[in-house]
Amino acid sequence: MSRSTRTNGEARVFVADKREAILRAAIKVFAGKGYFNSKVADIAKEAGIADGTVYLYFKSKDEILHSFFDRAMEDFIAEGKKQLAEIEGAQEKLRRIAQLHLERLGADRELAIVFQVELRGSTKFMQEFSAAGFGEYLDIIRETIADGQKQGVFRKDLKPVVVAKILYGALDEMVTNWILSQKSYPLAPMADEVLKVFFGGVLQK
Amino acid sequence: MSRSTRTNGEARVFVADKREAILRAAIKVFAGKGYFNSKVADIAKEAGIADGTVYLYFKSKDEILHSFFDRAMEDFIAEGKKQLAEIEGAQEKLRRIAQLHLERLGADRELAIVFQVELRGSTKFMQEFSAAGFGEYLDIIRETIADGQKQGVFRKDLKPVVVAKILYGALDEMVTNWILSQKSYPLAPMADEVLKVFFGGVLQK
DNA sequence: GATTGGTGAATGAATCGTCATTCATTTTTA
DNA sequence: TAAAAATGAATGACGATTCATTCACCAATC
Repeated sequence: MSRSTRTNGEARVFVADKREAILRAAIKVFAGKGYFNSKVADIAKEAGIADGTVYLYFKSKDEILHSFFDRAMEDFIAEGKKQLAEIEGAQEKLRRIAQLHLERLGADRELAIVFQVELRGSTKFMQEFSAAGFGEYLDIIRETIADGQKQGVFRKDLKPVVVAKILYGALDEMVTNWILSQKSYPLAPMADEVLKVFFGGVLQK
Repeated sequence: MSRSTRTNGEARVFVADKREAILRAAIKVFAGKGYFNSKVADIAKEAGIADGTVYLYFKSKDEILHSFFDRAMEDFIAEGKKQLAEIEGAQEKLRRIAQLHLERLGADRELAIVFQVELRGSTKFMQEFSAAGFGEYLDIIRETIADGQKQGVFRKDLKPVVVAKILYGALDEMVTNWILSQKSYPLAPMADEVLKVFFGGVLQK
C-alpha cells in the first residue's frame, strides 16, 4: 500500500495515523450504508489497505464503532467542560452548550450521521452508552439547570432532569433533521432558535 | 402449530390474525435484539410457526419491518387527526398531540423500542420515512403552531417549522429515555412537564 | 557500496459460520 | 379427495475473521 514508514522516528506517528485513517474511513462507510450493511472490506478499500490490515488495528468490526463513540464523546465532553469553566451564569452556560453541540456535529456531517443514526440503531449500544458518555452529558446540562434555579434565573417548578432532556431532545432533533435534509444549511445558528423557545416559551405574553 | 382455522367465516379472520401474530412476534424479537441481530427463525419460533410460514405472509424480513412502520404510523396519524378535529384552540391541540404521542408509545414498550431504535437505525428507513409518515406528523404540529400564531396565542417571532421540531424532539427524547430506563414509570404524564417548558419557557419572570 | 538475514507490518485468498429464502413433501381443511 | 396451508430441511450467498505468505526496511557484515 501507500507509503508507510520512512525513518525510525516517523514510524510511530504513522501507526497512530493509520488507526486514525481506518476510523475515518469507517465513519465514511458507516455514514453511507449503515453499520450492518457495511463490510469490513468496504472500510479497508476506503482506507486504501488490505482487508486483513484492519485487524492489526482493531479487534473486530464492532470495536471500530466502539472506538469511534468513545473517542468522539470523550472529546466532546472534555471540550464542553473546558469552555463552560470560562463562563458565568447558568443561562450563558446553556447557550454555550447548545452552540457547541450544534457546531460540533454541524462541522462534520459524516460523523454526525454515524452519531445520530448508528448510536441509536442498537439498544445494546444505547444502554452501554447511556451509562457512560451520554449520561454524563445529560448530567452536565441538568446541573447547570439546577444551578440556574438556585441562582433564581430559572423557574423552580420544573424538574431539572426533565428540563435537561427537553433541551437535549430539541437539539438532537435539529441535528437529525439536518442530516436527513436534502438542502444544506448551517446547523449551528439553530441553537439560538432553540434557546428562544427554551428560555422564553412559545406563548404570547 | 396452533389452531388456525375452524369454519368458513373464521378462516379469513384468522388469516389476518396470523399476519398480525407474526408482526407482533417480530416486534417482540426486534425489540429484544434489534433488527439485524434477529433471525427470521426467531420470529417464527416466537409466533409458534415454521420458518417457511413467515414467507406466506411477508415477502421478506425487510417487509415485516416496513409493514410495521407503515401501519403504526398510519394508525397514529389517523387517531391524531380524529382527536384534533374535536378540539378548539392551538394550545389545547398541541397538548392533545403531546399526550397522544406519549400515551401511545407509553402503552406498548416493545412497539416503542422498535419505533425509537430501529426506525433511526437506518438512514435508508429514515429517508423514506421522512418523506412519508414522519413528515406528515411534523406538518400537523407545524400547522397547529402557525394557526396559534395567527390566533395570537403564540409568539410571532418564531419559525413554526423549528418550533415543531423542538416539540417533537423533546417528546421523542422522553420516549427514548423511558425505553432505556431501568426503572418503570408512566410515560404519559411527562407530556405536561414538557408543555410547561414549551409554552412558558424556563426563565423566571 | 553491496549483500544478507532478521523483524514486524501488510496482504488477500481461503475458511467457517451464519442466515434469508426456497420448495418438495406433509398436513389440514372443505 | 382436491385444494390450500404449513412445514422444515436444504440451498446458496454472503462476509467477518484468520493465517500462510510476501514485502519493506534496517543494520551488521563483507
